[in-house]
Parts: sequence; structure tokens; C-alpha cells
Amino acid sequence: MRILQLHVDFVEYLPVKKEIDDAEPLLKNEKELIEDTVVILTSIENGDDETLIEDFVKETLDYLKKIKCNSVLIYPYAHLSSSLEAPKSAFKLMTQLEDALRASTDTIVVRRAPFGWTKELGIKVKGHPLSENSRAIVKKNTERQPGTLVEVVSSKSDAIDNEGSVSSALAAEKDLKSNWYVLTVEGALIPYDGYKFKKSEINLENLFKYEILRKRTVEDQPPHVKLMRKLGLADYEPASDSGNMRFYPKGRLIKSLLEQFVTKKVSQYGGLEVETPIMYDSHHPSMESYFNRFPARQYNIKSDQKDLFLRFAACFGQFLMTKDFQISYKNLPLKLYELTRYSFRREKSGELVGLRRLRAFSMPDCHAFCQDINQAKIEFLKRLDLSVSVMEEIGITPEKDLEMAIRFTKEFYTNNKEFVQNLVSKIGKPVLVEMWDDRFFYFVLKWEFNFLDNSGKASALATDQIDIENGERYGITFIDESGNKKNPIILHNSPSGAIERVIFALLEKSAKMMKEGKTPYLPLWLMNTQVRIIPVRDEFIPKCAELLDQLKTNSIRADIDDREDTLSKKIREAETEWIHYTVIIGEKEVATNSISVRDRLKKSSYSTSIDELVKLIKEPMKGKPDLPINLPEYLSKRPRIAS
RNA sequence: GGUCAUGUAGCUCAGCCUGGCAGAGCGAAGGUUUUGUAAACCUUAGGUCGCGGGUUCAAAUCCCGUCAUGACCUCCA
Repeated sequence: MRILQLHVDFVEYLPVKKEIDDAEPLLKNEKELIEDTVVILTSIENGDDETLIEDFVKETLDYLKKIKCNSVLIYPYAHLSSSLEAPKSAFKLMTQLEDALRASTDTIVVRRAPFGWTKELGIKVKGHPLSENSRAIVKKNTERQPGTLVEVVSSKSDAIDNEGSVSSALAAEKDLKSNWYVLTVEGALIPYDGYKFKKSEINLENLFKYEILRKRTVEDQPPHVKLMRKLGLADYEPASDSGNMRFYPKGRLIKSLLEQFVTKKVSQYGGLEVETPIMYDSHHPSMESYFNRFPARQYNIKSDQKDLFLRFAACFGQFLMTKDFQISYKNLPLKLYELTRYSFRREKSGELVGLRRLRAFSMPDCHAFCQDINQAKIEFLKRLDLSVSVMEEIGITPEKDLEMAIRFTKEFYTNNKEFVQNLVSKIGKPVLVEMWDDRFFYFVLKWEFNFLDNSGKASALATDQIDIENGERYGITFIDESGNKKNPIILHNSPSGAIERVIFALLEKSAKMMKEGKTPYLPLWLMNTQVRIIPVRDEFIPKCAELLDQLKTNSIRADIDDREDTLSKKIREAETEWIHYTVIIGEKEVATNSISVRDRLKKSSYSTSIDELVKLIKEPMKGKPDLPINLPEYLSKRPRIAS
């Protein structure tokens, strides 16, 4: 027996005609509307009998209790299974389920829709995480599983759309089966359980464990949360919805720098920057058809008479725009880019931790519209190069810090082995492969770089997909060489992943270093203070100001600790702020016209000239954006922000 | 949504088990000190112990409810 439990705002149905001869007689033939109830779509399968009643009742009562609802509708629904029981026995068991459920409680209203009828069905499923729940209930001793309850559609319960009827995606979803492999640089596709991970491949092994076995070492709060607070970058904002963070000046500066950097890289690659609205009409035809596939994770806004939702990606904004372009094959590939600030996804409250996953996030998103699969494949490789270079320059190297996963359909792989192989050899180390027998998603292939954090959780950063569906879905067309209208293939690339998540990865990487006893740091080009200048006594502050000006002229962010504190304490604070270079100015320096530099990473201090220091800092900043310091230059003027 | 935690000064937390004067460090303000590479010293201010109810002579402490937050589970187009 298979059941799908739905917690709904309302359900309405109207029996239209008899589907089978054994259909039960109707008590009344009119539209039935029930509000705030649980609908249990139920399929009785071959071999099911009354031994399952107990489990069905228990399962139902548990679910009702969990979501605090006291009304239930048993709804005969054949489409959950391909091996149905004969109608007569199925009907009998259905009524037994109803009776048993009614007998088990006196607080819950039990209803049942008629059996054997074709019915019009209207449903509005609630938005909360538990509102959709599916189960297979099987006999105790005949089945493979020791328990009586087996999760079926464990992954995506979003196969039901939020306004209309049960979508066809449900059927496809059920058949979605993943096969897991390691694909080596040499091109061998090895089933994951037959692959021997080397010592150096511990991260890849962890990625497999995470993806397949769902294993992780349980730790408390991930370390980056403490760090983002300690460094005064970001924090939770209790007055907003969770997953919407506040960013302090230092954190905002890091974001600005990353945003500008990624945007410049994409622009150099040929991406055209555009801007699209942050909210959309839920009832626009393009939106409705999209929701039929991927519903229920967005912020909804009711404004006047309109139902709006906040965008969860830049995709549809760019697609709606491109639909109105007149495009020749000569214009392709056409690359559009937007860095969304923000995209919104109402992720379940439990999955939000620090900067790892947010409900409001900044996402660089670059779509390439291509003529055909051959052009798409060529472009796809270019974008992998772009992504690798973006990640590397940010300070997270694919080689050491990231593991690639490639996911594709069996069909695509069979026809494009060499191409897939090409991707892997560009990475130069084995990758995780997930292969699907059939295509359920809109893409035939995607890859992503995963960062493994200190709790063994994998988070995707850069990613790219080959989309063969949305060109048609959104009515995007171009005119080909022979004058025919065609739908392009669309590539979806984020060369860095969400900006906030990049910061998460940088902080987790630092935490890893601390664990290994190394000095943690953030890349110099992302530091709000690149040089801290400390006078030995107040009388040297003017000299420090001179130095500050010289550094500023060279686009170096520096500040002066002019507070009333001891030198030791100021140095200590510079250390705890992870400032790379600290300069001390006192009698000696004034007399010799030199500066004394303390290098935090090299753990050394030495005397040098300003020019040398400028060179030292400018070198790693080549090609990086240039922004002024985002706090008062004199520390005595700063409020205290970090805790 | 479930389970388990947590909520005390601006911040980090102790006190709660075993009911009896509301505590510490950091930070802030004022003063002393003028400092050479990871924390100078003194003084002062700062509290609806999340909120509501109950038990008690007496509640931060025990009980019930409620709100908020976190971790985990689940999930993650």
C-alpha cells in the first residue's frame, strides 16, 4: 500500500463518472469542499490485506498529531502504484481502513472519497515542511525491510504543485534512480563501492559518504559562525526572518569586493550584465508552468489583489527578457549575467546555519544561450575554465579545497563520453559521478564544486548545467542558418556560487587551519585593514598620518590605532583581527626614515621602507577590485562592533 | 515540522542540581600611567534574571504555559 499524506488548506472534489464497474454507489453527487484537513492519497497494491490496517492507522495518527490537525480524508488514488489490487478487494480494504481509523479515535473527523470514480480534484497544499509526506506500508514478513515502514519518495516531495492538481512529475520522480561512480582522470567509470580512495582523496571520500550514506561527523555549531562574529563580519538579525543576515562594515566590504571581482571576470568572459526584477507574479503563465516542476520554496507576498513571490534565482528574469530579443544564430552564444542581490529561498528553518545556507543570498548567475549541443559543449568547457580561475583567485583552490561532482543522464553520458572525460581531465583528479537512468530535471548534465566543511557537510560553490528544456518552456527562439525558428540550449553557470557561501568557505578553511595549528587568515585583498599603523606614543600620530596618506595613494587600505592603550595591547588586537601587516612608528623610525613591519603570517618583524611595503602588498592584489577602507581610519573614532 | 538544548549587565558567561543580599571578565565613562612587538592600574555607571502564571514565609533557581534562538533529524530544483 502506498500513501501520500498532504496537509491542505482545502480540498474539493466532484465525482464525474464511473471508472470501473465495481465503483461504489454515491451517497450524493455534488462538489465536496473540506477545509484544513489531511488528505491521504491511497493506493491499495497487489497482495495488500488487513494486516496493514494497524500500521496505516498508526502512521496516520502519528502524522495528524505531528501537524496538530484533527480531520482526515482518505482519498482512493490509483496512480501511486503500478501493481494495483483487484478493485473489489481494494475497495473492501479501503473501507476497513476507514472504519479502523474512525474506531481508533473520537477526536478526529474521518472522511473518505468515493471509490472507483473519476473525480475532479482541487487541492491547496500548505507550505510548511511536513505538509507533504509519503509512505509505503508493506507486510511484515514478506518484504525485504525489517521495519514495516519504508520511505519511498524520500527526496523530493515537491512533486505536488501548490495550486492545482497532482502533477505528472510525481510519476517521473518515483522512477528517478541514482547510480554512483568515481570517474578517474584516465576515464574509468568505477562504481563507488569498488573504488579504493587514496589517502589524499579523503575529501572526495567524504563527499561520497555525505551524498550516498548521508554520513557526517556530528559537531556543534560550525566554526565559521563564531568567526564571522569575532571578526565583525556578519551576524543573525533577530528582527528579520531567519536566514536573512546583517553584514557589518567589514563583512559588507568583503562582499562588495567579491561581487565586483566575479562580475569583472564574467564580463571579461563576455557576459552582458543585466538587471531583472526581484519579485514576480505567481499567476503569470511562465511562472505557473515552472512551479509545476519546482514549487513551494519561495517567499510569497500578497499585495493588494496580486500574488507575488520573491525570485529564487535569476533564471526566469533572464529568460523572460531573452524571449523578447530577436536573435540570429550569428549572435550565439549569447551570455547574460546578473549578480542577484538578493535571491530568496525559504529553506526549512532547520537547515539554516550561519552563512552556509541563507534565505536571502547574493548569487552570480550567467546564462549562455547556444545554437545546439555542439556549441553548448564548447562553451561549457570555457565556463569551467572561468569558474576554476575565479575560485582560485578568490583563494579557494579546486585542487586542494574543492571536490567536483558531475551528474548526468545515462543517455547523455553514452553519447558524450569524450566530452565528460574532458571535464574531468581539466580538474586533474577523480570526481564523484551521479548517473540517472532517466531525465527528471531540466538539465542533462551538471557539475558543481563542493566544499567540505569542518562537520563533513558538502556545500556547492561554482556550478554549471546544460539545460535542454527551458528554451522551449519560455518560448525563447533564434533564427538558424536556413531561416527556421529554433529553441536554444541554455547553460546555467555560477562561477563562484553564492557570495555569502564563498565567505563561509573562506572562514571554514581558516577554521581548518586553526585545527591544524596553523595561523588562520583571510586573503589580503579581502581585508578591510591591510596595514595597521601603531604609534609608540601620541606624539608620533602625525608621522603615522603621513604614512597613511602614502598608502592610500597606492590604494592600500590602512588605519591608525590612536587609542589610549599600551603598545602591546594594540599589537594583540591587530593579531586577533587577523591583520596581515602591522607597522610601528616611534623614535627609531622617525630618525632613520624607515618603518618597522610586523608580518603576521611570516611571524617576523623587520625594518623596511614604505616603497618595499607597498610593493609587497600590491603584488597579490593585481587584478582585484579597489575599494577604500569601510571604517573610520582612526580607531578612536570607531564604535566597537565585533563581540 | 519533530527531538534536545539555551535565554541573567552593551558582549561572553557563572549562579539553577540542593529556593535565602544579582555576580565575574571584557567593553563603556572618568582618572593615573607615555608606554618598543599578544592583555598597565584605580574608580564609576550599567539588571523587568525572555514573557505569563503557579507552588512557597521567600523563586533567576522548583512546576506549568508561552515566545525567541541554536544544534540535530528531515530536507536542500
